[in-house]
Amino acid sequence: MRRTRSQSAGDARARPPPPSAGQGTEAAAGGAGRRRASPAAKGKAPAKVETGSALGNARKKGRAKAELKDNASTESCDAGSREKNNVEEQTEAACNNDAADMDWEEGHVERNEYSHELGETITVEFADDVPSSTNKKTVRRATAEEKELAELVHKVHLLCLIARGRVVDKACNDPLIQASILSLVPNHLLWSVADVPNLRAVNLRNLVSWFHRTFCVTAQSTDRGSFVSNLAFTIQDRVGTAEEVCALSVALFRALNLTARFVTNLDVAGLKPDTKGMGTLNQDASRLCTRSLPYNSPVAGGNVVSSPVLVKDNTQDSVSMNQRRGGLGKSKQTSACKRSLSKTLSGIKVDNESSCVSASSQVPSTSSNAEVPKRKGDVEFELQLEMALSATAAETQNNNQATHTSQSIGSLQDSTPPMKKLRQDTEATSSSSAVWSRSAGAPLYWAEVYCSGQASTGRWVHSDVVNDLLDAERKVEASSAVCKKPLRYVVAFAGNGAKDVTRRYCLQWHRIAPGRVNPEWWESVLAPLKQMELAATNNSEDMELQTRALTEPLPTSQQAYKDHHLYALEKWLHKNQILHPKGPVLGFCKGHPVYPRSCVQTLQSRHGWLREGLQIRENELPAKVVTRPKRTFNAQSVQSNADEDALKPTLELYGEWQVEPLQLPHAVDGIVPKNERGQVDVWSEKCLPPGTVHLRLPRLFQVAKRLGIDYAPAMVGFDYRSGRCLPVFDGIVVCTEFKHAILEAYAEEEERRRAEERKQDEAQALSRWYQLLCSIVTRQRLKESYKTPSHRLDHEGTPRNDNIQKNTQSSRPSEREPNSSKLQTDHDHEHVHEYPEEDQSFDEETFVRTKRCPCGFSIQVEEL
DNA sequence: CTGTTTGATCTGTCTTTGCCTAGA
DNA sequence: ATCTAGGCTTTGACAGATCAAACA
Repeated sequence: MRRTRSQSAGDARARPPPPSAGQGTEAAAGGAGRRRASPAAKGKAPAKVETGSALGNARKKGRAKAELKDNASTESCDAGSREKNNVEEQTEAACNNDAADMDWEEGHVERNEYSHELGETITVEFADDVPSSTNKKTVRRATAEEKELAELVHKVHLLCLIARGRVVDKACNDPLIQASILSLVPNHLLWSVADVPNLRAVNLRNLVSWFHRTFCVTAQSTDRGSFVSNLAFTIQDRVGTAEEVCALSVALFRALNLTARFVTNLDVAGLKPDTKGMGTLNQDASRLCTRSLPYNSPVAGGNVVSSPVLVKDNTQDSVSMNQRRGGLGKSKQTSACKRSLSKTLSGIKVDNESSCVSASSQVPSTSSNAEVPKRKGDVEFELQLEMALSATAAETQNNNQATHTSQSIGSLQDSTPPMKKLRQDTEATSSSSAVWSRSAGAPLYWAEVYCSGQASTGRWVHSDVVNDLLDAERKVEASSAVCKKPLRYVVAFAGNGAKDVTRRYCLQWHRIAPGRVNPEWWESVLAPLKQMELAATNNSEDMELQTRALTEPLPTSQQAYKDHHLYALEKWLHKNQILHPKGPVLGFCKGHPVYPRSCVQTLQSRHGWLREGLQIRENELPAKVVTRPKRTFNAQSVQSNADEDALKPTLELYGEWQVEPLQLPHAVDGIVPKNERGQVDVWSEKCLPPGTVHLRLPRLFQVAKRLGIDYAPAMVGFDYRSGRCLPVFDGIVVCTEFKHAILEAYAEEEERRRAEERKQDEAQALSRWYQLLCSIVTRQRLKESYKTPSHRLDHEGTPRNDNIQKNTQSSRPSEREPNSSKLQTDHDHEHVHEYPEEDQSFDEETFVRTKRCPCGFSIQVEEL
């Protein structure tokens, strides 16, 4: 009966309550909204009803009233099934994914007395909301292990990307590549950059534009064996990835004797684990789509609108990405591609036509529709265009053809150079704050050229041939933000070395800081590379970068001041922090004064400073007093509520300016100063009383005791086991003058102890050898006794005491094989003395060897 | 669209000085 | 009888971090 009831309850928990359970139905109706679940309801449903002994152990998180009606249970279950189907329709995906690892909450049955007899009413009431799609959506948070893993992946990825950058940098130094790219450049473009000592950014303008017009950027990468080979093919085809085209620009600059670096925004895996699961897929899919959109989309903004550089779709890449991420995006994208193909093709036509029209109109105005903010329809159009291109590329799978297409489009657009040049020049030189189009993709690769004629002492000039941008470092951050690829690590490569130049491109450091790895690790990784980079460029911009780091503008949002590296708001100070001195005020944010971060001091308790070997100076008042959580007293002691506030324990905190080096009593006359427990608290070596030494050796106190030397056990900390706080002792503290004596005695004692141990070991070994030999003798004796012809074994007279047993199954061969010829002479049979190897088996666990005679007889021998 | 507030939930930190029993 | 080593047991409160949703 109990079993039956348990099953009913199980059914009830596996599906929403039946319609008869009014409360539950109401909850079902009300729980489907997208509103945040109430604290009581959130995560509490479905409730699990347990019976029998499990009831006692049920956790009391969920509450379920169980009144079970036996004759109604079938109906209830059917109704429940129907309702379950409804719910399943709504939350099919979630259910499918979560069914296996559903986190059932266990409830307890309030009504304990319920006999399960026929006719008794059994109703299940759920006090909680019914599972809905909203409630089932559990917010899974990353565990510490996942965080650690994500950090490791992040670090490894960083190292790989740095290695990649060095490969690219090395290829840029290849003489053949440099010569090849140089040979392509028209002579008249070289004049402007001939004067290297007085080079200015504007001198690079034409070169960058020419580069931008000449090379087509594709998202598709073809591996030709090595990066240098890739570059060679890029030169030949005039088509390459952004990385390759950018690398070629670096090679060209270097061929022209300019100091140039290959710069990349490392597109590294996140530092924090992604707990959104499928959300990532969508994000990435969208990112993938927008990234590979053509640059010359009609809605593309700013200075990229007329770019002849066509980004071809990376179909293979997309597919493989989608496959990796579960294939959902793939199927979705494919069907969408088919749907929109015809529309898109016409779109391309229109697009090209419009480009031509706009080009032929030759209006060098910047007030074109490119500046109009993107609308939803525009975004949709972009996506459709992208999908159509994907589909086309997938069908043809012909790189040459694609190249040809892109080139023809490129040449088509290249037919209007005067207009474009004019526009580009206008836009590049103007500091227009045009909104970066997401369709242009995040800038990931560019070059930096050192312009000696720029500024007073020269400076590095941003030069992006992919997007035809020059000296536009401020746009990088904005465009990266638009493309959801925020700057995190901008690294410049030169001379086989590397340098972090993120500061040059990042105005809002506090935004990217949380996504960057621990600075110490990063510095240590880059330290050797930085020197190589410095040697190659002979130029240190550290001052400039530091200046940028220290002159970050005040953020406008209060949130940004949380753990900001330069500024602080009093409201975001931690419990153990204080402003000291409280000033100067650098500005205001929403009425709150902004202080320099350097004014924020971290306070510690008296004990906290003690651990660092410091003590509070006399007459110092606590800088801050905070309430301290205290262990709950027993119920009787908390009777007077009036005194509660007065009794509330507090913690007095002191600042670094209030402490001084620890002054402990000196050891006098060989006596170690001890605390009231007769021990020395060794929080660190700084906490040792002067004139004493901490010896961390086991069993040392015995030696000290034997020698009559005063000592104190060294308490090094606490261990929490079995809910109790236990002191942990490690070694002893003795006066320094006894150190050598006690160590020598300890060495002697240890030697003596080891000798004793050795002696015991030898004795034990001897004993074991004796046992072994005895067993061998016994074995031999047994063997001899069975060897003698007079000692025959018959099937009835097995000498069990000698560990030899008859195999009962094979001991009656007459039953098994009555016609066996061998058995006819059974009574005359003498079992072979040397059992054939193939008829022996050995059980390694029991050390029992089983030997079988061809007649079927077997003996078991325990081997020692 | 961005920033702020609020609330929920999870994680990490802080707390800080046995008891009993077998065997020597 | 006394001493010693080792096994047993397995906190809990709170601040801060983080996230989502609502709202301005």
